[in-house]
Amino acid sequence: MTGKREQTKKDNRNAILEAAREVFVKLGYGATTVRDIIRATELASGTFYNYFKSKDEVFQAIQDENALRVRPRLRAERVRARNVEEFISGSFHTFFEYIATDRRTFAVIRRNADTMRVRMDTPEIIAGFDELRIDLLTAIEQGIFPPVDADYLMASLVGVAFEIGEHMLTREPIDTKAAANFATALFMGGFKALPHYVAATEAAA
Amino acid sequence: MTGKREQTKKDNRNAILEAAREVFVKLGYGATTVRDIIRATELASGTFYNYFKSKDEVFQAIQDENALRVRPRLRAERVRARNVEEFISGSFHTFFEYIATDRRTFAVIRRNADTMRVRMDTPEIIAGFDELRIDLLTAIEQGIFPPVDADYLMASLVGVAFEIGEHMLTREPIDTKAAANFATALFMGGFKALPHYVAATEAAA
Amino acid sequence: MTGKREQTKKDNRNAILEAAREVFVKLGYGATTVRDIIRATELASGTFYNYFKSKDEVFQAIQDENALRVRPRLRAERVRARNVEEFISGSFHTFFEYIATDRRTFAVIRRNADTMRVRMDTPEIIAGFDELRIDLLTAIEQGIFPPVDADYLMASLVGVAFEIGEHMLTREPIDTKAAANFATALFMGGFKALPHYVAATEAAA
Amino acid sequence: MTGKREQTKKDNRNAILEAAREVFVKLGYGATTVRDIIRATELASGTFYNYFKSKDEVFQAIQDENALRVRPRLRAERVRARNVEEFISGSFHTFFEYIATDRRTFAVIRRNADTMRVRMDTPEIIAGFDELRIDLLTAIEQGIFPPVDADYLMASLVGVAFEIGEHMLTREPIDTKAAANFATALFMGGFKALPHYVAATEAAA
DNA sequence: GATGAATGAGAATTCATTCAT
DNA sequence: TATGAATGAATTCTCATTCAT
Repeated sequence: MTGKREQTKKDNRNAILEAAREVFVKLGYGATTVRDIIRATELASGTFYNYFKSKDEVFQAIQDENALRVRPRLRAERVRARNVEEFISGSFHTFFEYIATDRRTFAVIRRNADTMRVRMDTPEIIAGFDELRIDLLTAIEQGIFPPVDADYLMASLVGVAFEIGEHMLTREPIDTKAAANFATALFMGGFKALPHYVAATEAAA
Repeated sequence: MTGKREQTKKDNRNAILEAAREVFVKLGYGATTVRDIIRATELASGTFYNYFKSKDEVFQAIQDENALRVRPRLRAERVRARNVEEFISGSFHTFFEYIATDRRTFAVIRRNADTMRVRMDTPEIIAGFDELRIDLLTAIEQGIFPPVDADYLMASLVGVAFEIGEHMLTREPIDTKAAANFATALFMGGFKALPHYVAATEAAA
Repeated sequence: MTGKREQTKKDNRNAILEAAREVFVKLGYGATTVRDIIRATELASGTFYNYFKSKDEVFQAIQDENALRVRPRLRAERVRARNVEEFISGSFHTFFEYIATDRRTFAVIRRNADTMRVRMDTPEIIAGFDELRIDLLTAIEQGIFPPVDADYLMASLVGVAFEIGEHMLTREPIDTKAAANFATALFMGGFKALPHYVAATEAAA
Repeated sequence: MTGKREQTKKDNRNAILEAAREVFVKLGYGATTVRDIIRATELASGTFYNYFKSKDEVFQAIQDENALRVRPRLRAERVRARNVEEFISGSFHTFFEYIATDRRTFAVIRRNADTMRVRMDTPEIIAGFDELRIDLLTAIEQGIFPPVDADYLMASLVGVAFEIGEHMLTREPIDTKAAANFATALFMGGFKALPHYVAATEAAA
């Protein structure tokens, strides 16, 4: 049973987060100032500091929220997969589905990918793909996947997901299935041709 | 016969550009200030403004230099290609070869990809990939390439090149050929599986 | 019931205005910097910008205040006038009376007459004399004044008022009546001798 | 016999002075910077300092030149005067004649009257009017002039000369005689009405 | 003597943050 | 808890002046 005060607090916090998202997209993390965020809000400057200590903290909060939204879905999709195709296809479908419904979040991620890469502390979305990497390695170990270079494959998946995702959003109407099918087909076809790989460290052993 | 003055000017300009590259990588375009660039230099603050009007102008200069370095090579490689495989393979080899020799430039591009995307005025590197896109469309028209979605293919190529490129640079020793082979194989295998595509506008007609 | 905060704001604003007046007199508008104004204050540099955007805006504010102080008095005096002598005499008495009580304001105007002339946007004091000009033309039309060149007469009145005003303030004790009597006598005597005038455009017609 | 070098030196000096006049009119003394003057020139920045130590020094030089142009004429005119009317009329005619032929100089003086007033070191033009003041006192002593307040009369003459002068230059065609006649008539008529005056110090004695 | 780049002090302005109300 | 003005450090940029060429 949340009182009025609790509600106001939530509202204010959300107002700040939303304003921050807006500004981070427009200016990028590096260039935005706390003032910019406050200005995009109806709150007083002092109020900001009742909720966050710095723009950094807001950014973290946004990332955490994002992660909470995307990662579980991707994870669930992969766990459900019975074979390579379901694994790949499911991941792409979920990812494109998600960014189509939450374009703002994707925009934040895209615009600030560099910042997220730099601060390794909370690379939540990336971490989501790290889960993918672990699942990939597991799949390779289990013989479900051919023994390809998992890092390069991961990188390829991420790169393709983000770049196609961006293009997909510029089209009208947005066709997440077509995008997922394209990406899935590329990888399903490509797998067979990939050079089999033995990690350097293992090779040295 | 360049006098001492000319030489000093060139040196200073280069010192600023190099310092800027360094700082743009460390802090990102948005967050770096002109002061940061100056501080990374042995020059006086006022000197900066003898060479550039703003950090923006330095950034443009860097991009222009970058473009001059990468694009012609990629273009030459594509022109030389006799078939799809040479086209793809040559592009990846050249690209990975380049970023291995000029890691600093690649780092600047990576770190500030968002900024470059935002400012469409001098998207030289991106423009390089646009050339690729045109070549792709031409190839599709000529029947060399299957009629796939050129934009999505382009996006995939770019995404894969950058993401694999980044991983490649973290390995020791750097093996550009392995990276290029991986990427090439992925796409050569993938092509065959890609859904054939008719652009929306054409389909409507 | 104004709270403490409101009072502080008023005080700060006044402190800045007063400091600006002081500096504008000492250095002139062109040469004074915002820093100069701040330094003449006990406030922090940033505080200035809570009240004014630039020295220009302070200058405008000062001019507006000045206008509010002088113009209504002069206007009232002229409206009250029953004949030429009262018109002239009343204006001079009021003007000299005023600058004797508000020497700071007069000093600002004197010192920055050129600036005020340049920026025609808020030439409030000058505008006050423009009212005089209109009243003069009206008086000429009505036959109260002889048909002399109203612009030159206006110019003469202004010139005499300011120049005598300045001298008057250097004397001890300040005798506003003597100054007004001198100026009034000069013009009352002079009128009769002035060449009658028909404006060029009318003459051409 | 001036050599080529001497000529260049003169040319440069004049170029700087002319540029300075231009800038002083546009920006006012206070606001103009040495850079502004140099920019209005085709010379290099360092060259400026071969001729003047500061903008102040240029300003002085301009004032000196101005004085050399106006003062002697005014003085000559007054010396020639046989009575009050010739005295007044001659001064105005000469003054208006002069500013009509050398509008640039008058513009400099007008625009920077405040600066000239402030720096009492070289108040050349004003000094010209001081000569007038001395002549006035002499004339009063000799009984040629009625014993009016010489300072106020001086002030009035100066104020009228400058204000009417400014208006005169805005008219087309410029009619210096009409202006001089107006001003002369005003004063000739006014004299008779002026209160006779005994200077405070003398009165106290 | 002319040149124009280098210099660093100084000016305009914005910023993050605090704190009295 | 919300407010928003005050603060002074930090930033951008310009200036006067010097000095090697």
